[in-house]
Amino acid sequence: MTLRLYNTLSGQTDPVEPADGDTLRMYACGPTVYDYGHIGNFRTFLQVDILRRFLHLEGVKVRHVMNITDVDDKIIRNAAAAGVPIREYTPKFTQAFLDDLDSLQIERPEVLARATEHIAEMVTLVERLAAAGAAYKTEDGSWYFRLAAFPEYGKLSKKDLEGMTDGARVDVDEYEKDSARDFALWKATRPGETSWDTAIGTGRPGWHLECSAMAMEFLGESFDLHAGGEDLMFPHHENEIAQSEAVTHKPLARHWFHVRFLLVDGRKMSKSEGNFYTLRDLLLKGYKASAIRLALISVPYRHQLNFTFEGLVEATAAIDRLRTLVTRLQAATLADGTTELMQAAADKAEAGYMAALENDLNTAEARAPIFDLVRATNTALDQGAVLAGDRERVLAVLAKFDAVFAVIADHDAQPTRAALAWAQEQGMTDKVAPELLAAQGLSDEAIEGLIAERNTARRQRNFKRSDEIRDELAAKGIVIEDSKDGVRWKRK
RNA sequence: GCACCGGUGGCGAAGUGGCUAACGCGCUGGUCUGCAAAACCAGUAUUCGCGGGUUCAAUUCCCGCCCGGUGCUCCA
Repeated sequence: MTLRLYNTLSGQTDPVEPADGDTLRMYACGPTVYDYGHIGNFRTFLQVDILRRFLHLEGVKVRHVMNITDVDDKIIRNAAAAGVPIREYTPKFTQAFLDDLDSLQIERPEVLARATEHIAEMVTLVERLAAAGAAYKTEDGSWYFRLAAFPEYGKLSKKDLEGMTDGARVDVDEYEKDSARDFALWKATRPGETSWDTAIGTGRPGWHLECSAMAMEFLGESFDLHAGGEDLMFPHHENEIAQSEAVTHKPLARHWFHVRFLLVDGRKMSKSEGNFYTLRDLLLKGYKASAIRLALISVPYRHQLNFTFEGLVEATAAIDRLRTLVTRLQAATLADGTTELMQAAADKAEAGYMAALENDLNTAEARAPIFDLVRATNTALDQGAVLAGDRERVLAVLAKFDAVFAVIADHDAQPTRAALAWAQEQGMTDKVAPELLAAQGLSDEAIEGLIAERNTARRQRNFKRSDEIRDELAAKGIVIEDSKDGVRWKRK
């Protein structure tokens, strides 16, 4: 069995396999580092993470390249507003992006390519395009791509350029382009603006050029898969194809993977709507990184995802259910051996899970058999019908689930702590949920101490005192569960 | 305006031309518990936006309509 994914280019679901039979080469458009990433950005990066993690689970090696756009109009504007050169402005946001990836358990790509470190390759590409008659320079020193030189333009987004006449909403007034739809490869800069002196003149690269040049530099002229958000399909990816294929005459990527948009409360996220959230905003409201991850990956990539706070609460509860079972299994005292019932339940769950992901990464469908197994295991544990070999088998299936979903293993403390430290540094502790501050002030040792005191009180049947302690901890977001195997506690 | 996607229980969300329409959350009742929590059991859509058509049979295919979203411009 191999993974089958919807391919925007072919318009159908195609098998995804490395062309060289060994390593899948993929390029994913990364962030423009002009601000903190918002959850819409991370939905895309998370879905790409699901893809690469599932490929790994199936034993496929991956060479994943992601660009960091550290020069563009917005960066120049924001840096100017902050009164610093862009090379001093972008590192902070690049680091914030990488930290956010870690918080969400998103695996780092094999290659992170910063645009400003690959100007030479971009210049070479413009020269090759010019030699092929597909690029021209205008009087102000900018370079444009000549769409007329690439008749296949529009094959990815299935746009019919015949129907798109020059003019109307296209910015014809801009410069002396041959055709209004020709797009910028290289932008001439005004004095004082960030620029590079190169063989094709002084200026800076256009955004589309950057991805083409770096993708081919690291992955070759033709590679397996190109990923990005749906909004990038046109014009960004279409332009990448044009810029690359006009000189190589080979398909840039065989497979195009597009992640659909995230909506917030049914609308597009935007600052003016007041429904705009960064990862840090949510962490500071007290939501766990794992819950944010699960909420953003549980809807398959091909569907729009409607993000809500109810969804985060749901994800939190679902993760608790998974984690509680793992804890319960690990703590249980079990006799050796296996049972037919549990082994069959585990086999069925694993098969259903893998089949769902192989089918176009259907994460929603993949969850179902896992939760079926959770219920079956809990039921069997209640009846004392689980043996040690069953435990190993169930934990192995859950590990396979977590190899892709990455929400059971608990890494939630660090992102929350880091977000709090960041909020303090930025002087925005007023944005932090009060329970979060209270819980953070309570060390594990202090909690264990109170639980020990409560246990003593319970043994003496002093339930008034034991309930007092439980209430006190609950007010600080600490939940206590009494079980036959002892007292469990967790931070809510 | 043109194009594309979607409308499934209280919420989120799968899925299929015919099997009891997954799964998660929530809610109600029960078991367990000193009480809770966790866990389990039962209940919670006679029905899949509306109208028509094809078919022995449609939530699933076709047509029309209504509603929501997205793209066509910087954007994950």
